Amino acid sequence: MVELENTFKALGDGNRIRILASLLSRKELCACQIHEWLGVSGATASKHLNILMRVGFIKSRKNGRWVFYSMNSDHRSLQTLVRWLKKEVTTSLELQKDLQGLEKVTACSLIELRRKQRLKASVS
Amino acid sequence: MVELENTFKALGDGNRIRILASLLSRKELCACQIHEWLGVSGATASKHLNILMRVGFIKSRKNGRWVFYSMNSDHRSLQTLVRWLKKEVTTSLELQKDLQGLEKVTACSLIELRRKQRLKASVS
DNA sequence: TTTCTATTTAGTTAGTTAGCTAAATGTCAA
DNA sequence: TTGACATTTAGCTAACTAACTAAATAGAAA
Repeated sequence: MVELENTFKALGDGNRIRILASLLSRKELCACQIHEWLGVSGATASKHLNILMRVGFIKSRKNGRWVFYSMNSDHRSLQTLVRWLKKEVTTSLELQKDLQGLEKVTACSLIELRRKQRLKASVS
Repeated sequence: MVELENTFKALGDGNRIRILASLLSRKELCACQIHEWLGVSGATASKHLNILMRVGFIKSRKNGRWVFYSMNSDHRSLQTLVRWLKKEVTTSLELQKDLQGLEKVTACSLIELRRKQRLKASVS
């Protein structure tokens, strides 16, 4: 029951729904891309990603310093829920418009993106 | 998106999951039965029931002073989610054991139940 | 080996929420 | 009409949580 509760709790946050929406529309995204697109700090994005990983919605892989996240299709009992969510995301004009922001985030290389983020962070 | 978020938030509480489990196993229950079975105050049960009603999971009908709650099958987009939840509830030994407590709560009349609740409240 | 870098973890804070008691509201019975 | 009663709403409080900054961790480059 705690597992069930935590599954729904994980989904009960707008930014975590957005993360899943982004990973349902792109095969894989880097932590820095997700944090950029979400518009929150890297630390906050990391926390959200961890919650979604612990519940089993997403998985990650490392490539050197880079961490990539994607949907986890291994957790069988969640797939119906994920399919339902995907349908809701697909039919939401608001979320579809939100996802357009991913174009810009994924248009440059990760190195370039991080360079811009570090620059922006030093200004504030 | 706020609607989606609120739907999951509504489910992100153990007692609200339990309420839905009880209404998935019994056609209809009275507010006082739910509050008795949940083991929380009437005020708290009422708040939880209101959240579930606002999101569309359940509906209510009044019979004099008595208020009865049941699953709401009118909200089409929630039905897949409810079916998934029902499956999770059915396969959870913990929740099935929890639901056994409904036998005792529904064994006596509503009037008898309320008489006992008022007696218990006056002792504390 | 040292420095740089991407990410995660720790700690803090303001906002949110589940629990309770008391009061309010609506319905019934005398 | 008044009093009893079932339920809901209001108000309070302790616990929880999303946001941030700073520190820690891990990996790469010089």
